[in-house]
Amino acid sequence: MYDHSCSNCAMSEICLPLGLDKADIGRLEKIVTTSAVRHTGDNIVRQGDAFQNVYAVKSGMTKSYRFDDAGTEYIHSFHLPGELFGLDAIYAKRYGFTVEALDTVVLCEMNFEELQVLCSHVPSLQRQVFNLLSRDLYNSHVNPIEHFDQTAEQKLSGFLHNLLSRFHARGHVSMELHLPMSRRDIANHLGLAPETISRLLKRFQQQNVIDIKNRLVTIVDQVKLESMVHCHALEASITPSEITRSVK
Amino acid sequence: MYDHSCSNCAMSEICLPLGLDKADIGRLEKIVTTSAVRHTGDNIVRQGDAFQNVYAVKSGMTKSYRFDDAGTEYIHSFHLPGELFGLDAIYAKRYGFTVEALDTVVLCEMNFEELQVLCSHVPSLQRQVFNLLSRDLYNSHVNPIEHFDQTAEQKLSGFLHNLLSRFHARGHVSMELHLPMSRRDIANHLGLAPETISRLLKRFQQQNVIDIKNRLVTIVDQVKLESMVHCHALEASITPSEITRSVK
DNA sequence: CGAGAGCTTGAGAATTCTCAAAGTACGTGG
DNA sequence: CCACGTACTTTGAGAATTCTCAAGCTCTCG
Repeated sequence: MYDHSCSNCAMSEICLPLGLDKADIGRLEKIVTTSAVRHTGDNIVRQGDAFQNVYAVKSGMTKSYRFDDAGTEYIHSFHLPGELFGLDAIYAKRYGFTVEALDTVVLCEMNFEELQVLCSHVPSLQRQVFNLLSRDLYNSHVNPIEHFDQTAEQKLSGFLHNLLSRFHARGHVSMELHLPMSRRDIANHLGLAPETISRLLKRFQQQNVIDIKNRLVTIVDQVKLESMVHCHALEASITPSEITRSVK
Repeated sequence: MYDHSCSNCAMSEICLPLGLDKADIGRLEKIVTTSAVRHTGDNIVRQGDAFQNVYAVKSGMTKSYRFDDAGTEYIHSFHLPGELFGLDAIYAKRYGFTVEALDTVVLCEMNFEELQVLCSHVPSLQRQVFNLLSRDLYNSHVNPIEHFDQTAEQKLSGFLHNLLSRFHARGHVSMELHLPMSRRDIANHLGLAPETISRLLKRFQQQNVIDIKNRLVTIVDQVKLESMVHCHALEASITPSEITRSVK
């Protein structure tokens, strides 16, 4: 399963990693509630609820989704250990997404109003919150781009590559990805049909890029996976349709 | 063309609309350079340049785009009068996108470092910057969703509807949209082929939803346009393929 | 007025979707 | 501990949308 070692660190290190002095860290820790545990299917926040807290995932995984005016569901993102959610609700004062635990999740919870007051007394904390907001903004500007790429192959390979990068960025080294969400969730998130996800995962396995055991995906050939994200690199090699044919 | 009336307001009203007292507004105005004018094709910032300023568009329109590692171009957004750009570069310390003037553009320019210092002395300004960051984050989480919707019709109708809303939000009342960008730009932005944009615009016109005169689009039936964004509403009416057939 | 970029239109090709059905995994209750 | 039901996943075949390529047209700007 997951590496739960980070549940031993001070939550301030997870939530707001920064060189604050001890007094400031103490003040910060006062406004942080640690060790909120949620289980599969639990809602952490709900779309439309009044905004109050910002959250960091300490272990486990969550998904955030919303229903638009026409009642269509959109799965916007999955949150991994070390990642924050809720910052997009500061302005609207309501959560725009329901965030649900996909497995057993440990959270750290911060009251944003108190955080904001603390920021106005601690300039380096203010800077850090600006940075966190900007980082999220940068990521949603640059990464969603992957999902436009074009082909379903690029979307799914980009998705797997992105998840692996994020795990590795948090110090994990394994090539195993446990995906607690359903194929339907992945499909919705990428704007594809669930059947397409099934077929692609199968093909990736046949191409020796990944290994699938239900919801456990092992990255076998990271280089090949990366080359699939930017399709140009595949020109000289076998095309998807050729693979399909040779398999038949 | 555009309504240039807002170039007469204090730039602080455009950039950071908020109830600051006069002294604070004076300090804010000191860090704002007004009336930077750029012309069609000029780059305002370039992808990879060191981050320094945050910008607000006072009149005209800009597009922001980036090239990924494989050299593929992605047009991320178009900025309308009253809108900000550059906030996503705070964390990375470099601009992630090149921002280019699509016509004659008047800008207001703020040094972010100075803004940040001022924020730590003026709590209400700090709040305002948090709000602006969060608003952008919310918009990129909620709106890009439109682009996943599914059909090309939904993407393009969503794009037109979104532009119209943003113009109206800034006090414009006209149903005319001057689109200074090329069909290719729109296509790239929506992840479609330029030919598809042509064909769809033509069909929208035949359905009496819009009127096209080169790059000037007039929204004829806003209600019908909105219903196209959420495709379900069209079930009872004519389907796209029926239209195409009847036209032939 | 002419050149070039941008736009439109057509026809065929390719990817992805939809619908349908069979297979598999997991949790509950006997 | 096993059986069953439900939800999830996989697989297949045909349908639909969108893309690609190609050619002609139009607008703009020098």
